[in-house]
Amino acid sequence: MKLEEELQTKGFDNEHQKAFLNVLFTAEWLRYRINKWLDQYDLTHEQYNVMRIVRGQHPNPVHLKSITERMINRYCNATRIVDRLLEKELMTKQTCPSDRRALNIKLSDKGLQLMGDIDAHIQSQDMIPRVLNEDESKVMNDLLDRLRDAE
Amino acid sequence: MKLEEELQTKGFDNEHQKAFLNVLFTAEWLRYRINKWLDQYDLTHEQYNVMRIVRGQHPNPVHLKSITERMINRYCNATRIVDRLLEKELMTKQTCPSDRRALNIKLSDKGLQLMGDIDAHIQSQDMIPRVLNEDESKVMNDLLDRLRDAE
DNA sequence: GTAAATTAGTTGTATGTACATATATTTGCT
DNA sequence: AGCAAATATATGTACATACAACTAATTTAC
Repeated sequence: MKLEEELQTKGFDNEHQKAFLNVLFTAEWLRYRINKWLDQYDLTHEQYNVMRIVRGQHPNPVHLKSITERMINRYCNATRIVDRLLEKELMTKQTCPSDRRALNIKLSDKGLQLMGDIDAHIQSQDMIPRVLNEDESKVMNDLLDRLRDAE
Repeated sequence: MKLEEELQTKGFDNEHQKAFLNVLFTAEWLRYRINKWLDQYDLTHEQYNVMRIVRGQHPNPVHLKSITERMINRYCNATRIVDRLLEKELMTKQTCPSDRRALNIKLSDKGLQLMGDIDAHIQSQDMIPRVLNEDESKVMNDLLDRLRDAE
């Protein structure tokens, strides 16, 4: 559906103005869908994102610092998101022996298995349906990458 | 900058997978910029968005219900966002005489003037720089509109 | 004409976002 | 060695997001 209909507005002054509202709106739409899908695993999209970052280095530990650097939102509070994953025993934390300020974060066996389950499920049933083909996705990626080059 | 560099990952399996992370990431980037810009007016982007919706009907009042329907995020709590705008005296509220369940929301003189100031400022100094031209913006809008057609 | 269903809005709780400030540890300088 | 600056993380507060449960007013259905 066109954004004008979604937001019940009468139209936009120009495509540029529409584009940035469209990115915000589409992201909310996506985020909502992803959260809904992840509900069955009792994870939020940021928690899942952190799990993926940590698994990326498995079996090596990751410092909290580098989790922050790879998150979608840089102003998030990695401490608190990791806290919730620790409570669910999906991760383990340990003070880094070579730098006692830093924290070594790793997936627990439970966390590793959960990620495996999710992988299998995602492949059999796309979390985000493929309405755009690879070429179209590429065009969109290039435009989004450029949009962020402002300044 | 390409998303791979921003997130310090080694690449994505395909453009489709990259595309949805890209929309989420770009939206956070945009939202952050907009919030930063609006800081000078002591508004958040959702507060500004509600102000715009209410001004759209000025001088007619708007029901809280229709504010919710036009917001970027449908699960937001319009009550609380409007509450903050009422505290700042940028809006007025009144029980609707013809349906006492509903609330009539209007901009106050102060609110109207603030929006005027912001308009003037936005035109002289783009809140979001124009890196994409109108044709490119249109391509992106069409792709985003289609992306949301999933299901 | 009244009970049941619907609608509009409010309130509460958990999580996330944005940012300022605090604490502990390490590094660099002299 | 001694101390200032830098770094990694934690904590506190305000606002936003997600959703469930609640109150009050209005429609509808009989």
